[in-house]
Amino acid sequence: MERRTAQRRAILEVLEGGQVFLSAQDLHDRLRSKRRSVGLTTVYRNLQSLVEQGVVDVVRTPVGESKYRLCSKDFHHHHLVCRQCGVSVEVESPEVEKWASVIARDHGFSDVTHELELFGNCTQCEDA
Amino acid sequence: MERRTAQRRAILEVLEGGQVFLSAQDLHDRLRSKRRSVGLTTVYRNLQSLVEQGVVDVVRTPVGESKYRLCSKDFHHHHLVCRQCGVSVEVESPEVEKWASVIARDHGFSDVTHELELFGNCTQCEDA
DNA sequence: TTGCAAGTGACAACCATTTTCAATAAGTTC
DNA sequence: GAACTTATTGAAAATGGTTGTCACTTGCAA
Repeated sequence: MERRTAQRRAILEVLEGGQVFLSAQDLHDRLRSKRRSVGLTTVYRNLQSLVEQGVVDVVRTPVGESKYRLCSKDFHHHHLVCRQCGVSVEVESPEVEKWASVIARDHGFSDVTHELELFGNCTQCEDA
Repeated sequence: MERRTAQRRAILEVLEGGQVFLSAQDLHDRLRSKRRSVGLTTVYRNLQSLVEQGVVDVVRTPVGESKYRLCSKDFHHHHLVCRQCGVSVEVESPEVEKWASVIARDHGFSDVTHELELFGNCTQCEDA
């Protein structure tokens, strides 16, 4: 059963702040600086369940850490993420989806999924 | 300077075996079972330098581990990888590349790269 | 108010990868 | 070949993100 706890609320509150990808650690830090400290373990657990519920998106950065943000689109999409600050845009691409399924069929692979993320520097960070 | 060592040769020999993505650990195991044991650290170091040389491709699986294989194409491409056995096909997609650069420009992001991998089950594994 | 399962969090455990550093060996140079 | 320089190796320890453990707390239904 899903209970409404203070921690979960605090976490969601931070996530609602903006369309920025944050690592679990980032989130933990922000919570502490807002005097709403939540255990790191709890942060991880809640993020995980939010991901399962489809409320939060994850990307694995090239460095290998997971970053999270609320997702506004409830259908399949990808992200263009700023390498520096984490700001992101949700993007979609019917042509990529189509291409992927054709490739899958051509090679006889079944149950094919794909991971696609774009990384770059946003105008803000580029200027700085 | 690049020296030709027995270890490096042994590693390449295993990689030349097929178009299968192997983790550093997999490689280490295969070497040991062939009685050509190479330290795990050395495996990592060689894989890393092979990647830098563009001789080997890497994919990060959804689970978060890196897998390696020799690449035959020397230009930008992606992979369709079997989740079970690691067999893979190198694929390319001009349309995806084009799409990515348009998205990048539209949002004012610079120096945009993308990560795209397809995961599925190959016919072999599907039948088994 | 009570009971109890869901949730929390400090800490330990994991696990892939990297660093450290002393020992080894490739490829000169004499 | 012998001596030498320096890249390379590898065992062990360190790192760092993430997950497991378990006693304690708390939401909430009865």
